[in-house]
Amino acid sequence: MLGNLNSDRSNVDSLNRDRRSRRREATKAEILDAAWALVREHGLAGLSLRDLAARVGMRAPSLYQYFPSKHAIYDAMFGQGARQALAEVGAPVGTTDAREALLLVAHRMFDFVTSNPERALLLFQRTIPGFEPSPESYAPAVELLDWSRLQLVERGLTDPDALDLWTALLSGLSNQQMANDPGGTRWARLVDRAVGMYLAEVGPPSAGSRKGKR
Amino acid sequence: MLGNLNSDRSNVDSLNRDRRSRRREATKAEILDAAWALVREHGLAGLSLRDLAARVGMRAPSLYQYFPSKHAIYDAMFGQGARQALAEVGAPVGTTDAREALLLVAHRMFDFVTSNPERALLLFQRTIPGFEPSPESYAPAVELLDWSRLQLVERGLTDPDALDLWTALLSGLSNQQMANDPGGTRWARLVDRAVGMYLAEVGPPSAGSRKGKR
DNA sequence: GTCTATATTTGGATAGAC
DNA sequence: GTCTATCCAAATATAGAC
Repeated sequence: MLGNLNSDRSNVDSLNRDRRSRRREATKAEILDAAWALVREHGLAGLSLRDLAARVGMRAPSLYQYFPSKHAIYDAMFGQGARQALAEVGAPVGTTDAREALLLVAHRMFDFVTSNPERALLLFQRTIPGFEPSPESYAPAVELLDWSRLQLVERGLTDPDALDLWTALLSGLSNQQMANDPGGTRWARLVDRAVGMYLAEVGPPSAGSRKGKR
Repeated sequence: MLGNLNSDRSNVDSLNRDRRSRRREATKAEILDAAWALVREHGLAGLSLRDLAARVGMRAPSLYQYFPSKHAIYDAMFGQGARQALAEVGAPVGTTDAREALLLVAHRMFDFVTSNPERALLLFQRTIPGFEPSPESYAPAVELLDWSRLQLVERGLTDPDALDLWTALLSGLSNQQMANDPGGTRWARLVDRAVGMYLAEVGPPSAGSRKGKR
């Protein structure tokens, strides 16, 4: 009897813990969503805990039940952004043709950056004063870079400088788009041409996956 | 007699006005120098009027004798930076060979950006909340872009997209250098190669100024 | 778990004495 | 022309009531 009672109690407690834990995670997610919205409106540096709390129907101090500091919020946002980048850009590429594969990846990356400039700023530039992402949050970003390197190598682009040239080209196109023609297509139109230019430089003279196959 | 007296007085007044005006300009220049130093240390957004005043041996309110607001200081810095860019990057190019000319300009631009990242951030990105440069401060930046276009056209690169691709390539290289290897040479080493790649794409098939001459 | 109240800091900007 | 004193606003963060 006592055993049963204790066991029942334990079960209930355990379920309650689960439920509360889930609720807590849901609230954290809601806070992060609101943070992204505010950051898009007022810029990365313009994020304030007052505004953030107000947007989720709280007062500022209550946020500290979910994140120990403002930097922790930035860190969680960085982690989210890095995982999104890995998921969206680093998704499987169903082609072995080098040109098609690079075009696909280039457009994914370009779209990822320009569709959310503040996210790209948080991930790829150092703009917030004292903020350094934690290793956990940073990990997916490293993974994406490794994945990109692998993509190039798999297409026969084994030149060690090829990846650096590739990232420079892509970041240049997307940054110019964001800074000088936000919402437009002035540099978006040049992505295909840039990939062709790149392939002519680092790729096998006659494009495609021929080099690796024959 | 009275006429002479008045004339003498006018001369003295005029000279004093000149001297004071020059002194005032010198102080403004000193303030801007200090502002650049602080911005290099603490970042663009980290500039505070208290710190700035302290560095030139003043208290914060005294700065308002020289600049009507903090934004006015940013604007003056923007103007300085833009004029420096025009002077350093847009200096005469003593060659008609397309490859050599583009290499020269590319290295000038790369060096300009990486030698003072905060300046480049102020000029080429929109990172300070409410700040928009005044038309006067902005003018040299426009002039530099026009100059760059002219350089390309003079070398036979009349493709209207050529300039956009050029700025994307250069900004990408220098941004990657700043963000991922500050002070290093990881992307600096790739400038020559990038220019070659670019010329192969937009230039006349066989480089040089041949196309324009024969 | 959320709140009020508050500590603390820091910023830009102004008034008025000297 | 520079100062002291101050205003005002906004920010992060903490203490403690409920």
